[in-house]
Amino acid sequence: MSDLLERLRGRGWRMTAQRRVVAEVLDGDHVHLTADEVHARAVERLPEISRATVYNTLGELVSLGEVLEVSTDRRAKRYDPNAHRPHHHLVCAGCGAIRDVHPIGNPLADLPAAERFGFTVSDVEVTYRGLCPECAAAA
Amino acid sequence: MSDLLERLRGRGWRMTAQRRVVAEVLDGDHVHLTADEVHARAVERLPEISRATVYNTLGELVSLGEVLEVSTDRRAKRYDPNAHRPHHHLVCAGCGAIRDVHPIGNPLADLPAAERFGFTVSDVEVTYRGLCPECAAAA
DNA sequence: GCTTGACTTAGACAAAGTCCATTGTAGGAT
DNA sequence: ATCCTACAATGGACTTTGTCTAAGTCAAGC
Repeated sequence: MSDLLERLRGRGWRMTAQRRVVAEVLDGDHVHLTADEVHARAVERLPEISRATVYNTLGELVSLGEVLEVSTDRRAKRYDPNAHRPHHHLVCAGCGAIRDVHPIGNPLADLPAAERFGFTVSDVEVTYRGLCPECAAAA
Repeated sequence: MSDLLERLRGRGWRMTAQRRVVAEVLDGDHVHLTADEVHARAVERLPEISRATVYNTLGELVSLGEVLEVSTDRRAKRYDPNAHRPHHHLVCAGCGAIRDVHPIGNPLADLPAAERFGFTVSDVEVTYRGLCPECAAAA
């Protein structure tokens, strides 16, 4: 995590208390917080931080490639700090829990030229859906 | 399309002018309209139709499995009438154009048990991203 | 320890979607 | 053909998520 802060400083990022708190909140594995959740946790450490700053900072982290934007449902975007290891997502239809997953193979190679409509295809995003053990037991 | 209306009537759907217009607007291939676009086109045929009715009707069509909800960007949901042939989507990062595509293989089989975290995985959604010919030429 | 331009703030604003009380009507019953 | 009634439509208020702006604040270089 301090790696991240160092890297950002090296790129000319001005280090402020607000930015540090947002970066710290996003630390960890299988972390997929919404902007408002990030804000709520940031407020615990820095009560006067504003929503706009959280949105701005998240946007910057995404632009810098340090955080990924994920939208698994049609609600709020989620922010995934695991940006340096490519992965996809597995989402529980019941409770919304999200896990990072690593399928085998390369889905990009599975799209035949005839199905590309002349597009330059550069990226693919895979979302698996199902029920987590808890929600499956409750159903 | 009249197939669709027949099928819905058979399931006890009360047929109204509003529902008919919404279903008609959604007819075709590679159709991926937002709720507001559906509303705009419905208004051309039935000026007094309300936004709430369009939302309600789209929601019902989705519940009945006749239409798919697609969220390729973080903007509005899009509605895809091509619900009976499984497919994925190819989206232009420039202009937002969407095409239905059919990759080879079955991505569901590509998720090892060890990567399922005990989930019952039932569905997978694949979104390819790139540039359409027009946007690639403009870039 | 100044200065300055980048950063933060609060609140207004916007887009997408939901909710609800009221009004209207499709389709079966008579 | 007309009547009834449960289901559907309406419009407007409300919510959620996110963006924008003008004014104030502060990190970092000198």
